[in-house]
Amino acid sequence: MQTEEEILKIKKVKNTAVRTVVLRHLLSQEKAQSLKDIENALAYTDRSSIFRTLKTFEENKVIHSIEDGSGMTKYAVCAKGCNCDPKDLHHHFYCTNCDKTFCLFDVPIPKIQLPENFKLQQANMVVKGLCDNCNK
Amino acid sequence: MQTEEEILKIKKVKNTAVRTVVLRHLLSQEKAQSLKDIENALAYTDRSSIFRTLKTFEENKVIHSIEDGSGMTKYAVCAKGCNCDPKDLHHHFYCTNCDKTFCLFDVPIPKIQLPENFKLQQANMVVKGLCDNCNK
DNA sequence: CTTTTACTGCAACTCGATTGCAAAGATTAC
DNA sequence: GTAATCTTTGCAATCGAGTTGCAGTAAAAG
Repeated sequence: MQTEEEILKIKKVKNTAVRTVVLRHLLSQEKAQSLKDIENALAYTDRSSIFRTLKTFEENKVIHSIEDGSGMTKYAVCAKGCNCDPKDLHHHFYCTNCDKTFCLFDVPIPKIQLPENFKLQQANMVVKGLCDNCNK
Repeated sequence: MQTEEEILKIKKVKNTAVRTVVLRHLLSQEKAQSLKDIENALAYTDRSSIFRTLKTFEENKVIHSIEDGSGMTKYAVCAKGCNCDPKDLHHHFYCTNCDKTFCLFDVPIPKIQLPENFKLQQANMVVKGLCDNCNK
């Protein structure tokens, strides 16, 4: 496991206090985190600082963003070797009743054939419906 | 081609002035429309009336909503026989540079195998990147 | 015709995301 | 080492899509 400092060094992002705690929090969580999640976890760090930190991380491929159907963009640390390609990701299921998000590891990511000269940056499938608990 | 009145009758939605013009506008457009698009097109109809009309239409399967990566929910009239199933839909490509959305008719919708007792309501894949014009 | 229910328009509000600005901190030039 | 410059941070304010409360109007039911 790499430390926050090592990751930032590799990704050529200057280390600062805010960046360290944001990255540490993301690393410590199993699930992708929204800006609000991070804000709540880091009570003494300003929202806009976290926001700008996330943008910086994303630009430098320290993290990638996910739209999981909840309406809030979520962020997760890129795995080693992650190119933020669709193949590196998985889909999400959002329960419209209880607002929980589930990771769908079993649904294959389709091959995406884009028109000529289009460049793929990210792909994201959100499936919505009712989870087992709400589907009664 | 069905008239607005016929569609509303079939879907058992009471016909009103606002509903007619909103549906007429949606039918007249090639691309899915956002609330804002509709608001701009119908200068004298209130935003919240359009909003509630869209909700009513969606509940009664007159239209379905689409998340195309632009950040705004878009709406399109259901085709005849549309069950709003994933198979009835297509994916979208959102250009992060020029903010245009393209329909991806050629990308197959994957079979979605949900966990036991989960109920699918909608599925939506958004692909982001650069369109041919911006990828230079 | 009267009562009840549904629809509409306006204004206000929510909430996530984003920005302007000034202060603080870090880096570079001299 | 100190001044000038650039970057990061915190605060407050703003944006914009979506949503709601409320009162007036229109339509349906009795």
